[in-house]
Amino acid sequence: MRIQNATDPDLAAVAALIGDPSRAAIMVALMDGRALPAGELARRAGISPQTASAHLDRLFRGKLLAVEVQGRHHYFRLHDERVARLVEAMAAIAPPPTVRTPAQRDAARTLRFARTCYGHLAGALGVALTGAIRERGYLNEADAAFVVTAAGDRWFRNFGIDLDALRGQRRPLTRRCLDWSERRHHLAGALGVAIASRCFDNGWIARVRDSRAVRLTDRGREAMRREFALKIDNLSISSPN
Amino acid sequence: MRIQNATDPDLAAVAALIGDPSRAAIMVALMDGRALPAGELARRAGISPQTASAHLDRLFRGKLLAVEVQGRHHYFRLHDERVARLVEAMAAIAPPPTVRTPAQRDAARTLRFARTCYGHLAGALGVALTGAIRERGYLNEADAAFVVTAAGDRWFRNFGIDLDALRGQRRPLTRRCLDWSERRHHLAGALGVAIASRCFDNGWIARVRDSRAVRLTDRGREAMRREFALKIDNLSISSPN
DNA sequence: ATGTCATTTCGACGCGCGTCGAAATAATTC
DNA sequence: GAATTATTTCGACGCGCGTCGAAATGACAT
Repeated sequence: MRIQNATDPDLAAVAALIGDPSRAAIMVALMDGRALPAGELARRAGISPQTASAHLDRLFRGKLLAVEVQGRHHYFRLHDERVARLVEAMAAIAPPPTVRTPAQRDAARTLRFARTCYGHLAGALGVALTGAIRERGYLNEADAAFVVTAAGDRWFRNFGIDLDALRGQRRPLTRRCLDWSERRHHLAGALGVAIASRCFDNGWIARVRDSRAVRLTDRGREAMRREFALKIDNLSISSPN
Repeated sequence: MRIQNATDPDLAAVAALIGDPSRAAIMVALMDGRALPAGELARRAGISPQTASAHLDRLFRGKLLAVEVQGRHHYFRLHDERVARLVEAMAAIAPPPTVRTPAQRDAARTLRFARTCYGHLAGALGVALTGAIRERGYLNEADAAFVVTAAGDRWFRNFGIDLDALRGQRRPLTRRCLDWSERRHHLAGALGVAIASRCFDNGWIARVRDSRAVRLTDRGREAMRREFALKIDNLSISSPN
């Protein structure tokens, strides 16, 4: 059928935008919430700048991306949190990556270990950290949400997070995000972003260049053991239970 | 690019399935969680049975749909709750329906007023009912989730809902679902489905044939006023505040 | 058995769209 | 002003895929 039924939202319009492999690669590259210039996105998607330009224009007009022009650079990012959630939901049921080369295997491992997802920590480290925080009684999982406990309230403040400021934001303090590589939930929302920020500030984690992946620094490894009883060896994590 | 990067899930594979208007129409028709036969889905999507057959096969192999064969009928439904959430997330940012004919306008109104969404109530009625339940102190919105209060615990039991049985299920007791027509959250999850069921059983609401839409019966209108202080006139709802 | 109904398979058509080369525009640098 | 870099516009190519007609398969009824 050509014309849509006109009683329901036009799902196909949105889905078709992400349904092209090149555009999907662009969305994935922006999944961590940062803004990237058009040329960089072309490189990541493995297409020419002209082709990327056309794709970015369509994604922008479809309201999936926002653009910020700085001189001759055009920085694109996911339009809003609803788009991020759509990408999350899609990643949760999409076919897992199929490794082809040894280099890809390493890259995939690094990405599964730790990465950022719309500003918060994801991957094995994100899930483990969420688990450790829950184990220590700072966070409860009630129904389909994470709730900060009284003990958590004190601990997060001591960790340098201003919970009151976070609660004042429009976005929720906590959110569950389904981790596509671990197939379990990790902590997202304003608190998740604040925790990731503190980890960056403390020098516990650092971005891997040209990637959404994050690596644990030596100081970070030590901190994870000290603060959360997480023993991390290379890319494998073991917790006490 | 032809080959995917192989470090990330294959978003395009999933998105391309929903990216075709006919397949999107099929997904929308199944959005309420019921199972429909192939022929009916062809009719709803406005395509021939052969074409629908090909589409349904692709959606099935892509794990977006599940199929149940009963004699010569093939009943299709959304594969699981993750798919339902993907469709929800997509509907929340998809272009709203554009009305073309007077008949479509009526159908759109009916659908916006009340419908089922993976088993629970959605539309203006779903949002209003959720609001009323919160107003009466049976439900709290904490962080990004709904929590049943002690008063709610009593009231839901009195309403004929076995909360303990619902808590034992794998799916969450409560869930927020973003209503695409109201652009606000309504109550979903096991409790949301149970409430809708009670409303059907009580004869308060009834399905509109050949549609996901739901209409309020006379008894239902009376009950909404009596139980929830919701004054409903034709398709417009007014609450005390 | 025969006819009907639901669904699938096969084959062929046609168009939409992702692709890149070439060139234009625009901002930055020297 | 000239050279470099980032991005866009235009044009043309080619292939993937959604479409339906025709026919086959399979289940049910009488």
